[in-house]
Formats: sequence, C-alpha cells, structure tokens
Amino acid sequence: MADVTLKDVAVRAGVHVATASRALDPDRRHLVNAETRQRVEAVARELGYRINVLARGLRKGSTGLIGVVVADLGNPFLPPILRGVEEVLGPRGYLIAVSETHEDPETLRRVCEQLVARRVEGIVISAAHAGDGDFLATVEQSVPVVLAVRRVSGGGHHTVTHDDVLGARLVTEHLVKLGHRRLAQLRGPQDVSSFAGRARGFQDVLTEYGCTEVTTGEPAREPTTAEGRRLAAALLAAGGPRPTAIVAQNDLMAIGALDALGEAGLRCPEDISIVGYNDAPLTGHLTPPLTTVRLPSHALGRRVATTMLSQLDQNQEPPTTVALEPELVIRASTAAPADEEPEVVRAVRSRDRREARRR
Amino acid sequence: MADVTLKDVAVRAGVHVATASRALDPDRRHLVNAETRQRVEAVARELGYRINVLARGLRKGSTGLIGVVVADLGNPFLPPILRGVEEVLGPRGYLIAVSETHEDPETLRRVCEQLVARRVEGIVISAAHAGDGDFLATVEQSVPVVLAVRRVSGGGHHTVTHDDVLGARLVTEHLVKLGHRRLAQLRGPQDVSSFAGRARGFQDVLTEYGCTEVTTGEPAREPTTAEGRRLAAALLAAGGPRPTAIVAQNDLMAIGALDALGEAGLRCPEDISIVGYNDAPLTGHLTPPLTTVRLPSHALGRRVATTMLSQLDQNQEPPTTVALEPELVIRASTAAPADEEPEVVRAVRSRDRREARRR
DNA sequence: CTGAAAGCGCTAACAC
DNA sequence: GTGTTAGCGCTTTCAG
Repeated sequence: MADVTLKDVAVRAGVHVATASRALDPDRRHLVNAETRQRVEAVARELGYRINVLARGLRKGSTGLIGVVVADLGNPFLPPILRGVEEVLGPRGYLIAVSETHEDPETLRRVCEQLVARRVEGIVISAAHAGDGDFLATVEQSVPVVLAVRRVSGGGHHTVTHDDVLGARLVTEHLVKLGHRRLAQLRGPQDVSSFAGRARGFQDVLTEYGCTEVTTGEPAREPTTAEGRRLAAALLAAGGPRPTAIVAQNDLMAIGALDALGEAGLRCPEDISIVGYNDAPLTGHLTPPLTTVRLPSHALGRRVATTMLSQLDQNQEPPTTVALEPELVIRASTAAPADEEPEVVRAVRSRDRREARRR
Repeated sequence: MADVTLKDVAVRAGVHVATASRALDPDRRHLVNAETRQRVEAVARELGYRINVLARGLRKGSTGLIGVVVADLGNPFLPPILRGVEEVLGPRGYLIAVSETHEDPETLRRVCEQLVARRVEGIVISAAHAGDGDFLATVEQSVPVVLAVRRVSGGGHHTVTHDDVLGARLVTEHLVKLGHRRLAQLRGPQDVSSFAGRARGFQDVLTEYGCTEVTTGEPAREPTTAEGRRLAAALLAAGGPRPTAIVAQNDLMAIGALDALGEAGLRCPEDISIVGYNDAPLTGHLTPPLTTVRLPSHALGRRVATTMLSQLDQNQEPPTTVALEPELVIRASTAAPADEEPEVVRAVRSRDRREARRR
C-alpha cells in the first residue's frame, strides 16, 4: 500500500520533481541529461515508484480509459470482439472497462453516466436498441461513441456492424436453392438492429423467389433456447401446412427449435431443415451439426477500435457505418425438403411428362 | 465535450465551490441549507454538471476501480462470475475493468502493473498459475488481491474457488459406481490449480476403489477440443486394454474425445463413457448429452466480490480459501460398461449362484 | 451554515 | 539541462 510519489523519487535522487517527471516520461526523457536520468530511473525502481495515472490524467485531461458497454457478457460472440478491441487499444495504452446492461435501457443510461463521470475517453456500445439514438447523441456531446454490432435507427453514429441482411439472405437462399418454398422464421427482439436486419434479409429472399412464410406472429421475448423452443412448438402445433425449413435468428433459438422438433417426433433435416445464426461454439457438434452464419467478430472488434482511435485523434470524420460480411457455414441441419421436389427436379419431371404425352 | 466544472456550478449558483461540493455530495448534503442545496442542484442539472471522478479520486485517494484479470474471456464460465462480481460491486459504486492474459505470465505482470498504476482499489485474479504466488505477493503490497477460481501454490492469498477435487471425485465415483474399473483421464495444464485439483480427485477415487488408470502420459498443452481429440485418439490407438470410461478435465476436451471416438468407430456411452467438466452451454444438447460437473460460478463471483469488499473495508482478516461445491450433472454420455458388470449386478449374480448351489 | 485556503500528484510554461 | 511556478477539479480542514 506504500504509495511512492514522484516527489519522493525526486528528493531521493536530488533533483526537482519536474526533472524527475521528465526523466520518467518516455516522450520527454531526451530533455534530460543522460546521467541524471539514469539516477532518477534507478531511484524510481529502487523505491518501487509507479506513476499515479489519476494525477497525470487530471493534469493532462486524459484518463486512458475506454468504456465498452455490452448487453450480455454471456453472449459467445462477444469475446472475439472484446479481444479485437483490446488488441488494438491495449498497445496504445488504453485500458478497457467493460459494463453490462442486461438489455435494460435504464441500465444503459446509468452506465453511460458512470463512464462519462469517470472521464473515459471513448465509449464503445454494443448494447444499443433501435430507439437509443437520441440518448446516444447526448452522450456523444461529452465523449466519442462507436456503435458495435447494433445500429440505432436514424443513423448519425460511427457504427461497425455485421451485415445482417446479407447473412440472412445467405442462409435463406441456401434453403431456397435446396428447394424449400414454405419457410418460417424465429425472430429475436426486433428493436435490436441485428434481428431486424435478419428479418429483412429473410423477407427479401422470400419475396424475390415467391416463397411462402409460415408465421407464428410474435417474435421471441428473448433470443433464448427456451423461447426458440416455444415458438417452434407453436409453429408445429398450428393448423395449416407446415414449413419445410425454419430460419432461426440465432443459434440458441435454432437449438430450441431442434428440441421442439424432437418432441413433436419430427427429424431434422429429413422433415424440417433448421438454420441458426452466429456459429456459436459447439454448434458444429450438435446433432445434427447446425447450418449457420459465421460472423467476423474479431475483425469487427479491431475495426471498432480503429474507428475509435481515429475519433480520439480528433479526425473529425463524419459518422460512417461499415458492415462486415458474414459467411455461410453449411452443415447437416439443412437438406432438400422431403415432400416437395426441388425446382430443377420438378422442371425435369414436367418436361419428361410432356415428352411422354407427345409420343 | 463541454466539461462543466464544480466551479462553474458554484459561480452560477452564487456560492463557493466548497459549498457546491457539499451540496452535491450525498454524504454531506445535510451540512448545507436546504434552499441553497436545491439551488445548487438545479444549476448543476441545468448545466449538465458531472463530477470529475478523477479529481475526486486524486483528492480522496480512491478511484472506485476494481481490476479483474482473466485468462481468457472466451471461457464460458466467466460471464456468470463477472456478473456476480459486478452485481455486488456495482451498487457500491465500483467500476470493473476487465483484462485478459491469454495465460501468459508476462502479460499477467504487465496487466497488474497497469492496474496498480491506475490506482485500482483491488484486483481480482482468475488467471493465476501455480507459480505466481511470489509475484502476487508483491502486487498485494500495493493493493488488495482476491484470487478467483485458481489458487496458487503456497497459499497466503484470499481465494475463492471451486472444489475441484470434490468435483472430480463426483464424476469419477459416478463412473466407478456404474461399474467402470479401467479409466483414463484427459488432463489440462497442470500448473493451473483447477486441473491439478481435478487430477487429484480422480486419482484419489481410483486408489480408493482399486481401479486402473489407462494413461497417455502427457497433459493437454491447452484444454481445447483439438487437444482432447488428440489425446483421446492416442489413448485409443495405444496397445493394451482400452479404458471403459474417459474423464476429461473440461467439456471441450470431452467433446474432442467424443470426436476421436467417432473417428475410431466407437460409440459413447456403449463402448466408452465420457464425462466433461464445467457444464458449458450446449453440452446438454450434444449427442450424447454430456455428463459433467456444474460449477456455482455466479455464487463464486458474488463471494469473490464480498471478499474483496471486506478487504477494502480494512477488515484485516487473514487470508482464507473458500471452495464452493460443484454439482454432478448426469446425462447420457455415461452408462455401465458393456464388457464389465456393475458391482451390484455382480453381487446379485454371485448371491444367486450361491443360492442355486445350496438347493 | 458558508467561505477561504491548502493540497492530492502530476505536467506545462517559463525562467535561469 | 534543470528549477520555479502555477494549476488540473475536487475535498477538506479551519475560520467565521
């Protein structure tokens, strides 16, 4: 607990604190006589001196702290993002303070207040909901903000995200090309841009290919296994034609759907194909291994950090939104529908029939 | 970026900064005339004043920062721990700064330096290796340290951990009671106390019940799926009698073992039972669902935080080690060995035979 | 109840 | 090259 101050070092080294300060600062050491500097350094080491970052920050008006606000630390795509952020910001001397909102807007507010009061130099937010734009604008008056993963409606913020529309297109087209024409979607909370984007990609493909959506109506209250199971069960229990494929907006809901299928005595992919989103750990080890969408989370983290750096360097660039491209991961939970024939097959058949009649 | 200072508020409210300071501090507001206080509060709100935590910290000698050092943020048992820590420390006004070491001792050192320089008030470390005791003792001279999850050899630190010996006993005994007598162990790096403890629990049970260990010799370099698979494959490829059960020291290695089994054309649990450790997400959804050990991580986080709090409150209690009890989760990856009969069955049989002879 | 003054530990001007 | 002085924004005596 012994707090050695710069003054202690200076006295012991027989110099003024200012000199000691210079000698110990990498950026100003060259202003000091080499011999003096070495003496100061020696004493500092001997006394176990550690600079008080607080005092320096107060004087220089900088804390070297970057706040990162996430919705849920348990989300498995976060670690690669955090690692990417840290990889870039750490070597620049920044320390990362992580806070969690649990998806609660009130907590988001509180946490941002906290961070601003602590004079963090920037805030990375990956916990935004669609309607948080106005609030974030006020935060941005105090400190640079970079949105990660989730956008807010209205734009106007530096944003680095995944291209969710594209990702959803990728999986949905994959299913359509397998021959699926009646698809259902398991939606997450639509005030989160990721889920909203995935919904749009899905819809777009359905429209383009003239497919039918079988719908349960409501989205999941939370994007969890339990909710996925509940929604999928409702889907299967409903009257009317069953979908041949289910697009879950994340892996957890896909797993819930898998459970619901099993309980209904149906098989995946024989009876119904299921896809997830995120490529969470172990999804490749499920039965069946899950077809899903892989996100470049680590790259996203790095990109978030560089975006933040350029803001910190006062490069007053206008807000941009960059969307990184996800990747389709095809595994065994998707196959051609059993009761319906793929387009090509049908085309061939009808041609055959036509020819047969002609003879 | 407008930084409103206390002075600004004071001037505007027509009072001295000291008065403004008192009026705005929950602990000293009662020292101020109610009317004055309200005026100050109004102005503060109006101007958007936010206290500069740095300046206050410098003056009061406290930062309200707690450092948390983890080995790998991707580890799925961390979030509940972090949440537990935050739940307890957050309401007390502490902010959590999370850093990662990637299991590198050098990084651990650097990170601790950083945190001390920033005058964090306490450091929670769940990234310790067995040999870090001496280093941590030096850190402890500057700031309270609480070890989470992993101990260091030699003791002498406030430690909150899981009872790994017990956990390993639980799964191993479960296997023995199913009738297994030839078991193998997939070990993680033994300089991490968690893995070392699990090794001991396993050995203890084997000794007590007179079972045989089939060994691959080396532990995993990293406790990953790939390593688990490699070690399990080596185990299966080796000459000599095959184990009927494999105890992996974490779920990832267990999954690797599952893979290796599949590749060798063997089934789990029919040919070999496999158990994991940690009860990571989705382990219940694997094929077969994995028998494993569930850790009270959330409770551990809370306990870590309260231990830290009592240290911060200067309660100079001597270092204690508390080990929280894990829980056995039996699923479908374990069954009685095919070629060997469970104890009870054998007992019943031999009794039957005896009785048969008597007639 | 409020104001004046000092100072937390450091760095930035400015002198010498 | 090095010392002097001032002050970052706040809290804390100590007066009044």
